[in-house]
Amino acid sequence: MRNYAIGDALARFMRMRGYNVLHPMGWDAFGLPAEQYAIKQNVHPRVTTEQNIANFRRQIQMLGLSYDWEREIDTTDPAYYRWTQWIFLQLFNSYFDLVDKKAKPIAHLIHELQNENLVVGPDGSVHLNPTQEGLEAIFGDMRIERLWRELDEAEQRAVIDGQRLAYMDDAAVNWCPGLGTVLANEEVIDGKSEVGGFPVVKQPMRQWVLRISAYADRLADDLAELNWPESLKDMQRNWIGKSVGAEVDFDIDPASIPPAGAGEDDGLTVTVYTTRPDTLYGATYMVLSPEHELVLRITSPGNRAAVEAYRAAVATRSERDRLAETKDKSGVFTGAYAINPVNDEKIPVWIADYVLMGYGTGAIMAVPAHDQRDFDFATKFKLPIKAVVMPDDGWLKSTMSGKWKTLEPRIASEEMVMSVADLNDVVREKVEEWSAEEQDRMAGLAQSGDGHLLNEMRRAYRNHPEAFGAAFAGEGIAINSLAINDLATAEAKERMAHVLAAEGTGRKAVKYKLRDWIFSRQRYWGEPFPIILDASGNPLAVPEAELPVTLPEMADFRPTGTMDPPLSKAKDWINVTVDGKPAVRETNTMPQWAGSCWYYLRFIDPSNPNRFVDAEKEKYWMPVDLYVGGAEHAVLHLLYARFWHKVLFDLGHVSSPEPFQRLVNQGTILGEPEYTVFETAEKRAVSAADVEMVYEAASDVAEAKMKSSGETVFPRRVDEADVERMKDGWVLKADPGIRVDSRSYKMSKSRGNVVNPDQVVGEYGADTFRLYEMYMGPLEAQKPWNTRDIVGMSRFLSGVYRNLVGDEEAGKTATITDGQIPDDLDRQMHRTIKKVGEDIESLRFNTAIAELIKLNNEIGRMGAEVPRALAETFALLLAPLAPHLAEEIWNRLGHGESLARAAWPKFDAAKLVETTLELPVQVNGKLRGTVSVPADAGEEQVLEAAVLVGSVKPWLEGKTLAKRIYVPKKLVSFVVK
RNA sequence: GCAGGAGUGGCGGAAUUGGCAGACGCGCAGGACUUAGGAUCCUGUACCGCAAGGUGUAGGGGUUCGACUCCCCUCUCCUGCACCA
Repeated sequence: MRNYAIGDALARFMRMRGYNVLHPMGWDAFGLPAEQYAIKQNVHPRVTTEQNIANFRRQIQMLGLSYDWEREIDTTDPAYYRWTQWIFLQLFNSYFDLVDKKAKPIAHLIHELQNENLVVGPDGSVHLNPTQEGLEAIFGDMRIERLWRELDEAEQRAVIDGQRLAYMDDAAVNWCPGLGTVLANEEVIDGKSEVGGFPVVKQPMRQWVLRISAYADRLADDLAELNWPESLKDMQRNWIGKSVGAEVDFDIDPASIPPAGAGEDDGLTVTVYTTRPDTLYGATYMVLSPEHELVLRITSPGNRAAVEAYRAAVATRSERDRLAETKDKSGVFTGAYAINPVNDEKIPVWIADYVLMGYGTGAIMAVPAHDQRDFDFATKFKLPIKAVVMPDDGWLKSTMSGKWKTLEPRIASEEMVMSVADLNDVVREKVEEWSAEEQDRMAGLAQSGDGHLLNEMRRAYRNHPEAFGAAFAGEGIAINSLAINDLATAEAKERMAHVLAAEGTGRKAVKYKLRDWIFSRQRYWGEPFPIILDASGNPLAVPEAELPVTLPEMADFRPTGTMDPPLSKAKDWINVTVDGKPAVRETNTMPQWAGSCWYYLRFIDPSNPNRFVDAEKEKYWMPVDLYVGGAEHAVLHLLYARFWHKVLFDLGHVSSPEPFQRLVNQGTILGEPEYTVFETAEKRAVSAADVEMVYEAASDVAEAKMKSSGETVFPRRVDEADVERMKDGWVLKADPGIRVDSRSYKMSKSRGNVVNPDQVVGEYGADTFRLYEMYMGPLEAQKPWNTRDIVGMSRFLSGVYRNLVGDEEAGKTATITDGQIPDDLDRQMHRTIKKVGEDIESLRFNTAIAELIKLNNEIGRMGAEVPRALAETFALLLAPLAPHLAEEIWNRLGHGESLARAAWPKFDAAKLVETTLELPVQVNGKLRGTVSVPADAGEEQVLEAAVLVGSVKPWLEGKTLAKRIYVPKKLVSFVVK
């Protein structure tokens, strides 16, 4: 509710300033939350959706929000989703041109293929025709690409369908049995569904997918120009996850793998992706993801059983279990060896679940000395660790110092002895014989930066990086790396890229974490796809003229319990005829986010039957000047909407490359603060200082345990009256030794701390409610609700009413005069006009309200008569924040017209100037008094007056005046000795 | 673990080119009006101290005539990401 109050206040303010304001409201009502609710209520989602919209609309109107209801839209209305489907067809009918880096119509792609500017690769990918590039001489004989005319119809079709921005794919998807649908990566948090928290498993399935990854670069780069919170931009950049590195080809040693079978190739190559090609010489083993396609082919007979068992174990483990075990590495050796292209070293090939199939190439070169994960793995499986980057001195010192300090002499590792042997010139003792004091002494020595010892440490690192107990992942100077020795990391990367390119064994590569957007949902309550599948399962677009494809009415809309969508039961709806041949409709529906990807455009022109938005109107209003929304949409709605918008922009349907110019996050409102005491099973209270929350692996369940004993303790809520504040925390009044936990929790039904706006508005009125929400503090911050505080705003408003209208209970009417505003009050009024205007503009509503309260208090002090000019100005200033009361005052002042369109008051800069200044006077930085001087007094005049101030004088007597400082119109400061 | 944000009275918060810390609201205390007050008005309210004065913006150090504000270290809380090679 808070964001609505904010948006409305700003909208009203801007209208009074003379702007055209588009301030609409709409309902994004398709999708899982709405459908889950309907299933729970056992009512058709259409019905529950309408009920919820009606209730929401009632609450919003109750608050007096100045929405333009003629622009109201509903994403579940066929007149709306007709255009959602239309935009889907735009995606379906376009592809991403890699040269121009933008979407273009698919017809253009076909044209380019027919003209043989483009050719088709063996995997169906599309490339520039090398013969057009004058490379025929080189590639002519061994051309692996094919020309368009060399493909049969089915192949042509597959190539085109594979290039669309909306395409069908068989990839492994996030199947959520609890919801009976597939989810997008963005909808899965910690291996569970964002909606409902159900487990999610990976499952191959044929799905509609949107090629958002093609836009990864532009989605990341264009963030720079947007006026959004940095944290939100970071979240999007992080999600897009761009990384620059290199791909390196490792040949598999043919002698180490089973001989090739029929139709199999002997010369196998595994390509790995790395961001640190400069560490290639330090690769001591290779790891493939367990799902990697070559795993079974390269596994030797002796290792087969172990490999298969491991693969099976990984496959059955849920995403969540896998995440829970990031500390403890697991994996098995395949028996195969790969050949490092830079030094022809043979390194063992392992499989391990810490390498994910979904990122990079699903295979890594492990450099244990310079990657902590590889280091952990190598340590566990006793694989070699080779240093190829020399760390900075600080790292060497603190790592070695830390290592020595925490050493337990009896179980000191072999490596440690070796490293000490290396440092022998300095350290003669054996590690085993060190006492605790000696450990401390050695740790201090390591930290001291002794030049000789430092040299020894460098030597030790070069030969025994494992002895330092941790990987060095930072940048440094390349060592033990023939081609790039002595180069700093950045240069070493460059140099290595050249070496690899020259050898043909590697190339620069850019990778993204962002995956394509899985767009099908096996649910009922969503937009049907405007797609028909022919007898071979090929997708055909429903002609634009036939849109919308309406959602069939179904009594049983529940998930089927299988992977078949509910729509598969609507037989009449499914079966259609195309060109006299039978075909079926796509039975998946679009996800929750589809409708909200473009609603801001429809608001501009909500009932246009001919276009999704009129082009002229779109140009006039877009982009959105201010978007007030929560950060929870950072990688969902806000990323998806930007993606759709960019596609529409590329295809020339909208005029701006970004939809939302300025965006602010409003903080959520938490429940009332709660106090919690922890007790043992025997109801003995323990201090919260001794309690920590322990999160069980693979679950969200937190248990409170005592730090000292490990005993489980239980929280119990205590009343505010039973606690008091001590110096460093809240304690029980009855037993001040017991600290209690004090915090506010998210509002939730289960916790029972939800505030019902209806009740608050019923008791205090809409204006008070709005004011309270805005007065709580900066809008970005999360704030606890505190019912006790509301009365302050209520008192303020009744004070305003008493001052400007009268006290009806006491039978007094305020007297409005035509007289002059007294000087003091006039100055205060102009100051308030200035401050309120500036504050609202920069969305600081809390301080704007504080300023109005001050002015009202002054008016109250003045007495019974209020000059009309002052009363009118006050009503206008109050109007954006508390519109109902402001309107009534305006009306009582004799205005027939609403003040919603009245002009915002202007302040007179001349009135702000003070004639006398009260300046603070400091002596040696301490405040000793104030001096009153005329505003136009010169420096010397002010300083002379300041010296004579009664409270200042004693501090100057008998001292030497060393310095006199006058900061104009701010303060006076004397330095004495 | 990594990244970002924050830490100011009993509570929500104000003050940022470095210049009177605690605006404004709540709460609390005292008083006025009142049959009554959970209405309204007035006064007070960071802490120690009778006072003079001293101390105070998470803790420690630094720069400065002067630091909530700038620099270094530490702690706590929030938010996001998390085996991303």
